[in-house]
Amino acid sequence: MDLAAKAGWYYYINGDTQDAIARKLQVSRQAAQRLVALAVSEKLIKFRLDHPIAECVALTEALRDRFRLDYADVTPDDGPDVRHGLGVAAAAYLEQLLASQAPIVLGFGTGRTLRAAVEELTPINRPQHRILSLVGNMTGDGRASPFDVAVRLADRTGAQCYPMPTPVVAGSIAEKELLLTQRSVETVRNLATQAKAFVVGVGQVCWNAPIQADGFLDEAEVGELLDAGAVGELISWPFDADGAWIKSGIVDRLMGTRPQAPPASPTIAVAGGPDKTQAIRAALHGGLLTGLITDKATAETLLKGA
Amino acid sequence: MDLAAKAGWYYYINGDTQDAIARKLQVSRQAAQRLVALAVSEKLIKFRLDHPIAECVALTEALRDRFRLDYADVTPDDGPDVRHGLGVAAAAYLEQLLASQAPIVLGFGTGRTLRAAVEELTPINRPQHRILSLVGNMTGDGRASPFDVAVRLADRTGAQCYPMPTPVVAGSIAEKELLLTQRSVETVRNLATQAKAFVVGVGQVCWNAPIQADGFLDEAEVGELLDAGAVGELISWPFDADGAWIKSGIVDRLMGTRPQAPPASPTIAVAGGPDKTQAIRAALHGGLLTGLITDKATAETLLKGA
DNA sequence: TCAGTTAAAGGGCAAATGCTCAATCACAGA
DNA sequence: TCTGTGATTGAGCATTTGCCCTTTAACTGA
Repeated sequence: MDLAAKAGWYYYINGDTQDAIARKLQVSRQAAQRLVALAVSEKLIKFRLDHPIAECVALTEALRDRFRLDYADVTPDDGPDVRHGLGVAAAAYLEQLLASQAPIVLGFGTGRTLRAAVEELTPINRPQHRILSLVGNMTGDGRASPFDVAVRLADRTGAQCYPMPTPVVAGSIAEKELLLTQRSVETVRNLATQAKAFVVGVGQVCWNAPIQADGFLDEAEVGELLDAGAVGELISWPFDADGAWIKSGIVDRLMGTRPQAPPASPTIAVAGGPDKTQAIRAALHGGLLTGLITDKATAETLLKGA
Repeated sequence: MDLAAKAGWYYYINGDTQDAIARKLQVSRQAAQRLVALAVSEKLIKFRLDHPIAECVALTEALRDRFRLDYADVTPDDGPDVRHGLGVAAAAYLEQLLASQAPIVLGFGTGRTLRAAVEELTPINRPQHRILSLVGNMTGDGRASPFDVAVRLADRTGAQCYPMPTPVVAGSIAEKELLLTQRSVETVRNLATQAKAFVVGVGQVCWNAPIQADGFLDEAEVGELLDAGAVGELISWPFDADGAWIKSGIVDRLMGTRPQAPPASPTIAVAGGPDKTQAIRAALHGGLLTGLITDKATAETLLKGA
């Protein structure tokens, strides 16, 4: 034990190689290796990371484990504006994706958080990529959504943009059928199957949720979803507290393609804040996501309740 | 920097390979390696050994007995970089001092070893404490010493800092008198009498000793001290081989207050290495110290020769 | 705009490390 | 004394890590 402590000191504090330690301690190289390992496993030597990020990394790891995610990131939430912090983190992730020289297809949801992420992007020229809207970007009355992400992102990167120039939800099944015959709608829905990744928000479904306030759904429609047990939505597709897709008249009129569960392509959600916690938890439970970028407080709540 | 902290966390605390870290952080394997190295070199990640090593404990006891010390610590250090090991041990001691909730006054010397100790310190917020420079922290030509410890320590702890904004040694007695009338100099000298502890280095006095190389003394001054029998210095005050203060023209121009012998407050020296052994031995003989943090090799030499 | 300079990224390789496994050793019980 | 049991050791090998060096990107000043 004494030897192990010494070996630990030499290795971690003095910076010796295990070979050098073996010589100093007059043991074989392998024995030195075992001693160093022992010092660590017996906690004779302690590692400390003195950095505010340490806690976030721990949460990141916990999220990844608990919800079997491929990618996770937790932002330290200092400051009142959660969305800004998330935006920066999401922008960093997006930059990774966009850095690819080979042409890729990326699908995007909508929302304020994603919009913030795009605003944080450092300008980069990537005309080879294709950016898709996964959600209709018109409100019911024909206005373009101010939170459409694909157009803005394509604008900033010079990428080719494939918006979905329809409402989120068609007025009727007949209207949906009609819209589906449009060349542009067909194209974007086809391209979605080739997407390298989907970057989406998570919306809560409740009275006066953004999806209603922004005019994508009216009061009756929100009521219908709530009656069916919806707690959240992913690129407009509503799900219940277990993350199972809701069956309802509305979903038959949704213009986007439904995400697969489990996802066929990496599906990264950018979402945080107390209002969204329940929806995020449900989406995670349902295995609808492969990645999550969230803030520290939300991560803690997700892990506590789960 | 954030990334480096994350990498350090994953590598040392989570035990991931650099490959796994690269995947999690979405960077190349080499980049992950650099990040881990950076986390270590920037001291984001710290190592602490929590185990008394028998051999060193014996030396510690022997030192304490032989030189009537209140505190002693011996590091197992054996490599070329004695300073780093001493720094870790000294940092552990400092953390203990700083942990005090009650406001305390701490006096500090200068030097590379102490500086290393401060760099090893875990950030801790202690605005209630007061940190003093016991030595002028300007070189002769008005530059700030890069090895000033008080400022850096106060910076890391949020403590109130009282530097001594003068050269180590005034150009003349008249200049010293003038400087002593400065409010800041007066304050720091007064506070020194209330110090809970002094943490100091031990400097050797010889040709090209740090005290000369760093521009605190010129060649003529070093010569004068050597002629007077100086072998070492404690917060700039030179002493001979028996640890008795040197009388010389220079000492009348020193800006710091002379340490009392025996010390009125706990006076802990952090020093080691073959070059300094003679100076340390002299300081111990003269009873100038109440504590010593040194390395194994130095401790052995001190005990053998004494 | 473009050449010159500097920093960063990645390929590749040698050194360091971790791990498996067969050989050896210590020891208890017949 | 012999033998079985289990722990310990070090050889050998696969993986991981550190580092050099070339390539690439970014930036600066004319």
